[in-house]
Amino acid sequence: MNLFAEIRTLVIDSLTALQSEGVLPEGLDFANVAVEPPRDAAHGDMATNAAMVLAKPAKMKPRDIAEALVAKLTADDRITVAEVAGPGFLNLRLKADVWHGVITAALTKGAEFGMSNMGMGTRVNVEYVSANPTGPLHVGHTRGAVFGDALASLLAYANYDVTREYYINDAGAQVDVLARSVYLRYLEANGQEVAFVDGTYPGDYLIPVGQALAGAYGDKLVGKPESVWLEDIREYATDAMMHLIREDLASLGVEMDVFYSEKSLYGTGQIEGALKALENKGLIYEGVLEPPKGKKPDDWEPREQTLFKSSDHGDDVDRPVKKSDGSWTYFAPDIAYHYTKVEREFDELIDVFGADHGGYVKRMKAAVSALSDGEVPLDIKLTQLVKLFKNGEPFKMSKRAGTFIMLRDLVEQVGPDVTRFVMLTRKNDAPLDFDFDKVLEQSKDNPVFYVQYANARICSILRKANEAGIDVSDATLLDAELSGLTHEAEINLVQKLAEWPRLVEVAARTHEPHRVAFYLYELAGEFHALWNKGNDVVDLRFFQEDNIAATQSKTALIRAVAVVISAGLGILGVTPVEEMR
RNA sequence: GCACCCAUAGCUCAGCUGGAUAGAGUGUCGCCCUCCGAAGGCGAAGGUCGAAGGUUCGAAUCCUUCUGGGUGCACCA
Repeated sequence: MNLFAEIRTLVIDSLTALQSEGVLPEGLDFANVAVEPPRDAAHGDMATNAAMVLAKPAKMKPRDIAEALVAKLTADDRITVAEVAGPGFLNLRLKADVWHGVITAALTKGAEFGMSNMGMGTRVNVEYVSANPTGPLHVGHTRGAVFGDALASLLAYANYDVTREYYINDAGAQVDVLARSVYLRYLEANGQEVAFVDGTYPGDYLIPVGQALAGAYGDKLVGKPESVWLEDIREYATDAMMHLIREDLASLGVEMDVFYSEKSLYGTGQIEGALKALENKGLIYEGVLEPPKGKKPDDWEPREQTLFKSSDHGDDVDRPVKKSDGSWTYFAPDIAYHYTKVEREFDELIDVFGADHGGYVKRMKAAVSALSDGEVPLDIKLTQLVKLFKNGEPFKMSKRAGTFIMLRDLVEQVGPDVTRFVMLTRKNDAPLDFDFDKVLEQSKDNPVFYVQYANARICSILRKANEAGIDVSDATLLDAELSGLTHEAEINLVQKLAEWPRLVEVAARTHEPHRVAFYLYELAGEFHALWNKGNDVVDLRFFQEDNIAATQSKTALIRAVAVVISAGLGILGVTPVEEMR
C-alpha cells in the first residue's frame, strides 16, 4: 500500500474529470504530476505540483487549475482540507483514519508492506564483487559486495527478477602468476628454500594450498618445467581461491546465483562470436591508435591492432580487442561475457565496479549498446574507496607489513551486520570512512546502533506488555482501535511509515540502496523522539498499565515500525536485534 | 592533454525523474535526569549550496565555462 501513489491516482483522476468537463484542455501529459510529502509539515500532509506543471501546457494560470482541483479533491472522503499555497502548490490534509490505515496495512502485510510492483518482473542481472581469484577479499571488495547485494535485494523487493552474478577472471595472466606462486609454496612444502621475487604473490594464504598440492602430488612436480605443471596448478589454485572467496562472501551473508567463468568463454567460439556480431555491425576494423596526448608512454610506438569502434556508441576513442601479436586483449572476453548477458535475455544489466575501474565504464557501455542495438541498458555503479580508521587515526594498510585489511578481519572484529550497515551509510560514489571504534559505539551518531536500538526498544515493550498479560499479538493488534492515535508525534511517526513504499521505489529506480539506510535512521529518530516525549507526557507512553485498549493501539503503531525496520534491514542484509547486549 | 567522480553549517554527510523558509548527526552555547531503557531530552546560534553565466513560473539539483580535490588513461588484468 503506497498512500502517496493512491493520492496521486486520485489527483490524476480528478484532472481527467476536469478535462471531460472542459475545464482543462485535452492532450495533457500528467507524467510530471507528483504527490510528495511537503518539506514543511505545517503545509499539510501531502503536496502536489499538478497546477504548476500543467499551467504552461494548458495555457492557464496555476492558481486557476489549483482552484478547480481543490473542488474535486475535497469531494473525496479521504481528504479533509485542500488549499492552494505559494506559486500554485496544492496542500492536502488527510483524515486521521487514512493515516491509521498505514498501520493496519503494515501489520497485515508484514515484510511485504513496502514491496512495489515497479519492476514488473523485469529480468535484471547484477554483477558484483568479481574479484580476481588470486586471494581473499579485502576491504574494497567488501564495499562492492555489500552494495551489490543490497542493490539486488532492493530490486527484488521492487519486483525485479534479479540474478546475482560473479564473473571469475580465471583466464588472464594473473592466474598464471597465482599458479607460479602456488608452485613456490608447493616446493616449500617439499622442503625447499624459495624466494618470492617481484611478480609473485607472497601471501600466507597460499601456504595451505601448496601443502595440499604436495599432499596430492608428492614430489612429482619438483624440478619439472612450467609446461608440465602450469595448467594443472592453475586450475587447482583458482579453485582453492574461489573457495576462499566463497567463504568470505558467506561470512558476509552474500549468496550469488551465478559464478560465471571467463575461462569458459575460451575455446567455445564465444569470444569470436561476440566480435563477429560487432563486425557485422561494421564496428570492427584494423587500425592504429593515436598516442594519448600529454602523457605519452616512454615506449609508445604505433601498432596496428584490431579495434572496436566504441566511439560510435559514446566512448572517447576506439578500443583494441586484439593485441599487436594477435591475441585477445582483456576487453575481448569482457565483451563476450556481456554478450552472454544479452543473449541470456536480461532486460537490464548492472555492473558494480571499484572506482579504479572508472575508465572502463564508457567502453563497456558502448559494447553493450552495440551488441544489444541499444535495447539493453547497462548501468555501472562505481564504489569509492573505504578509508579505515582506528581510534580516530587513519589506519595505514601495507601488504608488505601484513597490515592489509581483509574482509574476514572486518567481519571478525565488528560482525557482518555492522560491516554491512556501515558500508551503506554513504552514497556509493562518495569515499567512506570506516572507524573500527566508532562503528561499535553505542550512541546516536552511530546509525547502526540507533536503528537496532529502536527495534530492541519496541521488542522490549512487546515483551513487557506480554508479561503484564496484555495481548499484543499481531492478530489482536490488527483489530486494535487506532482512533486514539492523534498526537502530533504519533502522527509524525505514522507519516514516516507511509513514506516507506515510496522510498523503496525511489531507491530502486536510482539504484541507490543507501537511501534505505538513511530512511531507517530517520524512522528510528522519529520513534525515539516519540519515546522520549513519553518521559514528559505520560499519555504518550506505549505501555499503559491500566489501559489495555490504549496499550494495544500504541503497540500496534510501534509494531508497524518494527515491521518496517525489519523489512528495511532485510534489504540491507542486516539482522534486526531484539535486545541490546 | 583527455575522460569520469566529487565540492552543501566549524567537522562528517543527507537532500526524492527541478518545487515552498536547504536538513540530520557531531561540535559550540543555554536549560533539563524521582519518569515504559537518560547507551539521553528540549532549545539557540551556525549556510553567497566552490565561482560566474544560462535554461525555467521556480535551480543545491539541468546546461556552459572556470577554480579546487580524487581516479583512470596504446599492447597490462
